[in-house]
Amino acid sequence: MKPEAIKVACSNCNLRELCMPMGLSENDLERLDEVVATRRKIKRGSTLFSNGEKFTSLYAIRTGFFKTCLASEDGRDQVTGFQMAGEIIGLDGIVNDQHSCDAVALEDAEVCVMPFDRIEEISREVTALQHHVHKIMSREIVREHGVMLLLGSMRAEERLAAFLLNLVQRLHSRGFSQSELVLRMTREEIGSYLGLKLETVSRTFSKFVEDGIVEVKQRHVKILDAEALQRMVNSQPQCH
Amino acid sequence: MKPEAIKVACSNCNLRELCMPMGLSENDLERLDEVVATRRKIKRGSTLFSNGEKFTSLYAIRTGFFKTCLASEDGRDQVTGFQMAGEIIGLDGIVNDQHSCDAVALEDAEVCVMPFDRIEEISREVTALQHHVHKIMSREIVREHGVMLLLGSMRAEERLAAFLLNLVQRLHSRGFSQSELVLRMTREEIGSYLGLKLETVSRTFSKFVEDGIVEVKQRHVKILDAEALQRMVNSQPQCH
DNA sequence: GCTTAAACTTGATCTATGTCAAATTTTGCC
DNA sequence: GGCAAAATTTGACATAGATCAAGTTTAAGC
Repeated sequence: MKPEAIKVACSNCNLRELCMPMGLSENDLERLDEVVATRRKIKRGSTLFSNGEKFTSLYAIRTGFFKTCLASEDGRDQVTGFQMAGEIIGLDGIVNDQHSCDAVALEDAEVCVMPFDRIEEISREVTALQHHVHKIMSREIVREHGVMLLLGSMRAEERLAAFLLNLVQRLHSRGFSQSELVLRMTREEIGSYLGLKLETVSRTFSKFVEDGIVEVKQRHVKILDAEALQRMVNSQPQCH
Repeated sequence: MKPEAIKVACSNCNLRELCMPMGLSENDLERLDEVVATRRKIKRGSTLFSNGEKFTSLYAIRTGFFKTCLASEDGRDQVTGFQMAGEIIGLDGIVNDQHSCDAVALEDAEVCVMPFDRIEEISREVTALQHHVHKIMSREIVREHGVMLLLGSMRAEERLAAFLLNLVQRLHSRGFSQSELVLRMTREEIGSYLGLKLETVSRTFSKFVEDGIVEVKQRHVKILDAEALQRMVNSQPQCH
């Protein structure tokens, strides 16, 4: 493990508005730069951190794409989320001072390493950072509520529709297309996240294609009828 | 709405070790007392806060039992958690300054109202409180990961087993029995939380009774064979 | 203490999704 | 650039849990 130690500044990072609080004074911005200790590159397929590992830092994703997953003692495995540039991972580790899931890079990635004690120290001084950290954690809690709703009460088509809409929306807010995306994960990983088997994911994609809702070429997906997807997510399961 | 304003102190509250950080100096303890503004009583069936409501405070449960639930635009409804004495609710509201779920009292309850701006203010001064708040939020994130695993990959029996074990464990750490509990929620609410229909919950209880694993008299549950439950949760779904 | 609604249980049946299997395509690696 | 492994698709079939429907028990309100 040789983390590539490159000292860099948030203050002129183009992802700043995704990771960091906005509207800071010159002075606060300088303090903020101290939050990031180094950067670290992670090769596709390797882990940024894994279950049981000592927690030291949060990570802001600069480039690349991650999944976080939980492996229970028996072979079961659950993908708990997919994370992209500008998102923060590692929050699970705070509670017990050790990580409780694995973060795996789905493509070559680079993260900013933010030692947590430093985050705590600076957020005692910079109120905006303090509040920002709270918001990030709350956002994760709310996101997970949404996943619980999805897993607890939606049918396969609705789950996949919700998944696709969520992905494009996040990509769009990062300047990518509103209708085209490249999946960085396998059908099996999608299935794990959505509580479905990979065959069901595949079949549901096929169904969407038949219905003219999306075009799928392997990992490349083009959304033809976003409204149809939206209707699926919103609409009640057919009444009796 | 007439919140019963009774000024009280955490420093001599018997739930302190559940809600609050431990090992504080005399001085810090005094500061901590300022976190709680008032107490508020909530009648069974009414809400502590609800979706869309402005977020102002976190709440520490003193007595009683809550559920938090999410209602999507269509009629779908998902219970996202059950909370008991010593637990903190309201974290969902921080991100958007408004609550994104409903907190409903399942029995008459009393909570300590902790205005969030005051929490932030004091945690800038009392490091232990700052860290404690971070831990509470991280704990909620990790808990939800567990629920995702449950909803995404467990079968009905495993879900109910996990649910019962989790409940008794939390009750036990509050001084209640390790093997007996009174459910404060309906089969339907359990089902919603576990992603099952109420009939399935009922049938699964019946199965447990047949197998001599638990005794069930309505809401009263006595666990006869905790190990059997534990085995269910751990053991892989039967191999092919 | 009645009365009525809500909660719960149980049975019969249906169905969405899982399971198993095989063929096909894609991709990473030597 | 070819080959083996991984990923994907599709079909046939199985099943856990949903749905529908009574009937019963419990509890809340007057």
